[in-house]
Amino acid sequence: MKVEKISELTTNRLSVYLRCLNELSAKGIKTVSSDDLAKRFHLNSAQIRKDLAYFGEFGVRGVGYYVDNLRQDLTKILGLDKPHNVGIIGAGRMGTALADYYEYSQTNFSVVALFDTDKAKVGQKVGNVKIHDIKKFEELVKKEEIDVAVIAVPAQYAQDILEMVVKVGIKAIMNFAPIPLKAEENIKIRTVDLTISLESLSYFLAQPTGENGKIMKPIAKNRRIKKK
Amino acid sequence: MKVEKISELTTNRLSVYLRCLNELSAKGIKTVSSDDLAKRFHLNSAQIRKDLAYFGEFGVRGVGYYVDNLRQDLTKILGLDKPHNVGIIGAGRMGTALADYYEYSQTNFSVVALFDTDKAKVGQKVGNVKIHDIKKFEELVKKEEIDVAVIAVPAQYAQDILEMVVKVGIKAIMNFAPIPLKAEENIKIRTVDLTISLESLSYFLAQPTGENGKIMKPIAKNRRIKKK
DNA sequence: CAATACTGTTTCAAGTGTGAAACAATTTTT
DNA sequence: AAAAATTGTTTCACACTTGAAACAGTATTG
Repeated sequence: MKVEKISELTTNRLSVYLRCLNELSAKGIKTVSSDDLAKRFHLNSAQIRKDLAYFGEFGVRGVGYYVDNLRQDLTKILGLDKPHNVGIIGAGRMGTALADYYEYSQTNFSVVALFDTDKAKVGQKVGNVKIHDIKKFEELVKKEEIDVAVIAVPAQYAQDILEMVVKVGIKAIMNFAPIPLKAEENIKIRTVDLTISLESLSYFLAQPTGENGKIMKPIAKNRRIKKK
Repeated sequence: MKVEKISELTTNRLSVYLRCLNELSAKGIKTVSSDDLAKRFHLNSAQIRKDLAYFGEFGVRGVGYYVDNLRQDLTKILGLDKPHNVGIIGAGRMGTALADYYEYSQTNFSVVALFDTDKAKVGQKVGNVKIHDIKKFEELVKKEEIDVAVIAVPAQYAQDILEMVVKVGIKAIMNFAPIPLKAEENIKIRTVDLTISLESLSYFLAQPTGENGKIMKPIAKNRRIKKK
């Protein structure tokens, strides 16, 4: 087993493997080889073995992996055996949508509070989740044991909110504001930028494509700015 | 100017640059150098110039870039000068949240239709967007000139939906189902997997961290499965 | 005209990720 | 006991991205 740094790509794949195993388990399949797993879900068997090897020896040579055992192992590695409490900052469209979405997806993540500055929103509820004044953030983080923050505020406030969140001791943050945020090294930020995603699709549509479907080349040269 | 393939990372950055320029423009700033831009938004000036160079010469040596000109150029490169019509498949929590979110974000993407199989939902509206029977997908794609599809259905249906979408001629797809989808090369799929994002945060929280904040090493070895 | 500023472009080194291949070790099957 | 299956592990080649450095070319400034 290696003891080096684990790439985020590796842990992302663990997430995928876990889901595949859950599916297999639901089908009543007890054991699976890396080859089998790779073929079923369009993965790479060597990569599966390599990824798992970072964390220990989970398989049985000559047999493969016991589905339920590996599920448990991955669940533990990913920290999904313990519940997490999520606070969402920004009770706008994005924030409330996320609250709604996560509340009803059966995971070990519970949305326990929404926060906003808008007095009109404070006190209201989204599903079972109450909207609090952002001033009470620290208080509620402690009371509700929030360990994950979701930032869903307009871009211009996002960095300030991040700093507030970090100051209170939160280490894991999901950012939906369309702006890259900066924090110390021991803070983990995942930014999901729906605007970039859409714009990248737009770019794709705007480009001329060749027979093979590949984007061929950008627009013409000699587009010079005239002197004013 | 180069005429090679453009990496998605490059076009993602173009998206970011455009936003930065919009901000500068709003502040009334007329010109900006790559260095200036890099410092303001924590980017890399060499990278900015390199990225732009793929598409032409937009700057003025000795001066920098004219903010509004470059905005227009990037807008055009990204295909954001033309409107796009979006159809969202799956009127569940995710689908309706996205419809709501995109409807009120001022972009050139308009959500023109939602689709679902649930008869109870068909005919209802989310904001100004009507929910249609999925059987009418092809018809509406033509009528409403939908060129971007958003897949927001449960994982097990996602691949089938994708194939239906592709068959109708849609080339740009955003996938929110937590499963990687496969399509031909000339189809562009962007998957946004909120589950993986959260689970990656969970992994981070579960790991022991050293003084430097770096994740130190995985769990212990010698976790062998006993023979049954 | 000279100095300055800044882009456009190339080159290089470093780091990272991927996929294939190979093979010893171990277990099951025959 | 031999054959087959499959993991755990290493190694290698390839591709991609980044960031730095260097420098010619072009515009502005003094």
